[in-house]
Amino acid sequence: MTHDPHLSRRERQIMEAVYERETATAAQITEALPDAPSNTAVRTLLRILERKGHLTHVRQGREFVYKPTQPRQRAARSALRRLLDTFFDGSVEQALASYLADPKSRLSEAEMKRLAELIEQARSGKH
Amino acid sequence: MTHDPHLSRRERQIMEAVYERETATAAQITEALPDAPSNTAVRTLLRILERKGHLTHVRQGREFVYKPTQPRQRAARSALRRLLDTFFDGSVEQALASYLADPKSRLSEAEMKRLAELIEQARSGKH
DNA sequence: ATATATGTGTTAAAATTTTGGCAGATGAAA
DNA sequence: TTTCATCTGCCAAAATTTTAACACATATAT
Repeated sequence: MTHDPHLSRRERQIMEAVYERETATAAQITEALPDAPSNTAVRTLLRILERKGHLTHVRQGREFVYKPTQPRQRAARSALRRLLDTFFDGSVEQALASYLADPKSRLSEAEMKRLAELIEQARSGKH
Repeated sequence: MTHDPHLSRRERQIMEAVYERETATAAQITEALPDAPSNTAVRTLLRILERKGHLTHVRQGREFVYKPTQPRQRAARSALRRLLDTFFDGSVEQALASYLADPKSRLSEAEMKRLAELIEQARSGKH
């Protein structure tokens, strides 16, 4: 998915969980995963991800609090770019169209307005 | 990937390749993957993905042409939704903002205009 | 201080994934 | 036809991933 193509299933799953909460302990991840293995297993994965350079930790009391080494925004951007490439020929336009057309989206008028504003800002920034 | 959380690394990689080209033979995928294993290995994966229900094939001459069972659009939407959840608190707004702010994006005025139009259309559709 | 509950690192077994060899099939070319 | 290159399906070895038991460490509360 999402970022690093060579992560294993569990590794990716855990990275995603970490990104969702910015920061995480083994216990939190174990709790977050719907199909979590033992807490020990999760800790092993965290250590592996750290060894591979995807996470760092800080000790807090006796717990390790992990966080991604790659800033969330950068990971987000490259994940988005990759998704656009895979499914939308690299086009935001296509992606946005698909999103807006999806009945599940149901954006409020206020949200749409903000989207419009975002784009206006970007346009004016161009000149 | 994107869609099904229980795909293995290779499986996902192959599914993505198939989605990118809508349809694919073993040879095409082998060619598309930067780190492809043997053609035989790819075919095995394709067969596994078919058994798991992610792909179907049609015979063409003596080749098998595979295509996803889940329509591209649906896969795209759920992948997008998942990415939004992971990195943008489920918010398109945040995602779009991040995308527009990314120097790598460099949208042309024409593209921006089309984006704006998309949103206007969606807004008017609301009423 | 000491007991206790809860951490961590090490290690190795179990499970899954990944790989390709080989036999037989199939279409194309001579 | 017959040959030949290339395809599929089967299978099992190799590699990786996933899991957790166990030993030791550390904070907290009594």
